[in-house]
Amino acid sequence: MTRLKRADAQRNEESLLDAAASVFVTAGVEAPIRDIAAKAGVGTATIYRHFPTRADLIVAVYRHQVEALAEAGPELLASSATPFAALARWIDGFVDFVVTKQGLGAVLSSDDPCFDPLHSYFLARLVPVLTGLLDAAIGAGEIRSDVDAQELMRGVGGLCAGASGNHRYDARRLAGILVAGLRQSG
Amino acid sequence: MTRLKRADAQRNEESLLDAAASVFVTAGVEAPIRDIAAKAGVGTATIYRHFPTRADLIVAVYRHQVEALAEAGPELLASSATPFAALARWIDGFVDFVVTKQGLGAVLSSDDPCFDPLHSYFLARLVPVLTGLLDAAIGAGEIRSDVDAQELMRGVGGLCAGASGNHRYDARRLAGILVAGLRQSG
DNA sequence: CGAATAAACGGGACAGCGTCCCGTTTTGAC
DNA sequence: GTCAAAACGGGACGCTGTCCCGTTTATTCG
Repeated sequence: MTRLKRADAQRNEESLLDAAASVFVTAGVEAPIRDIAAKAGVGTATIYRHFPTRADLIVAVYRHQVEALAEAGPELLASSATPFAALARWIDGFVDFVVTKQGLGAVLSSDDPCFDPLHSYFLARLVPVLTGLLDAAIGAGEIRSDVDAQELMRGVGGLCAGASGNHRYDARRLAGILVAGLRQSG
Repeated sequence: MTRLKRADAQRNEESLLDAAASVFVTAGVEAPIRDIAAKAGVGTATIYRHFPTRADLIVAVYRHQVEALAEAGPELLASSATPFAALARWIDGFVDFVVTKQGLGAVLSSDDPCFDPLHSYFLARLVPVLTGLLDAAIGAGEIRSDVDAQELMRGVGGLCAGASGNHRYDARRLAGILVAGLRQSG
């Protein structure tokens, strides 16, 4: 087996996650690395060593919530009246998650290579879930069949991007309209 | 009347607009100021003097197309079979415009104060047009009546944000779905 | 036509940020 | 207790937006 991590390294990683979570709330997911390092009481190199890219850090901070979202898919499918209702509710949950994380929407719809690990993670974890929901709704004849889960996720992410300022902008409602647009007579 | 601009200043402004248009195409609307200045053969201060913020430069570069978009609203309304058809076609035009300008979508759904002049201009020029289209469609009973033009524009902008990479992502189709979601029975 | 003045210019100084290296400290095994 | 490896911290570097200042150029008026 591989060598265990040193105790101090593990402690630092936890401090870093706590600090990042805290800073993300107040300053968004694009807060300066230095701020996070300072809050955790470590040097900038340490954060860079534990989390090579900002995306890795974001992934680590929100892993639990993403997992919960992934698990919610099948559960909603089982507990909702129709697959379409499950889909709508899942999208609502996704929007709530993204919107409450300052700047996450923008990051999700950015194509900066720096965020590739984040995209990969979201895609790997959530696209299959959303695909399941879409397929069920398609199978039930509730929605059009030409929409790709990845495309829809990216679209909803984009919808959430400009939701920070309270410009009378309700991302959840818009996402609802988008989902409504999926309905079809066929 | 106010003093006329100096001839060289006017020439520089034109060079700057040409250079910016050219650089925007290849490097997106967030290309470094220095690159644009270099391409125009002027110093960085000159560009900064003519266009205090990046948003002002973007506005100047795309003014013609935005104007065209604004004028297209009433025309489409007059030439389309139904207000909803006009709305759908106008949104298509808007999406085409945004998508073909690298990074413009991201900028439109950003809330960086740096881009405020851009938001103001788009809002001032296009929101009334879109409101006209929406009102007509609402009046015809074709769509729901609780959607705000500004909100919709921002939403469509967000949809366009992640359209640069060819991640099998078709912003126009997604926007179409969103518009379809506006339809209603009542 | 030529000098004076105001406008405009160019390039560099400065600060903030991400990235990454290197001399130093800490840890854990023997 | 000793020592090699692992981890650390802070600073150097490069890139960017912002802005200032000494110089150049256009216009105007005698």
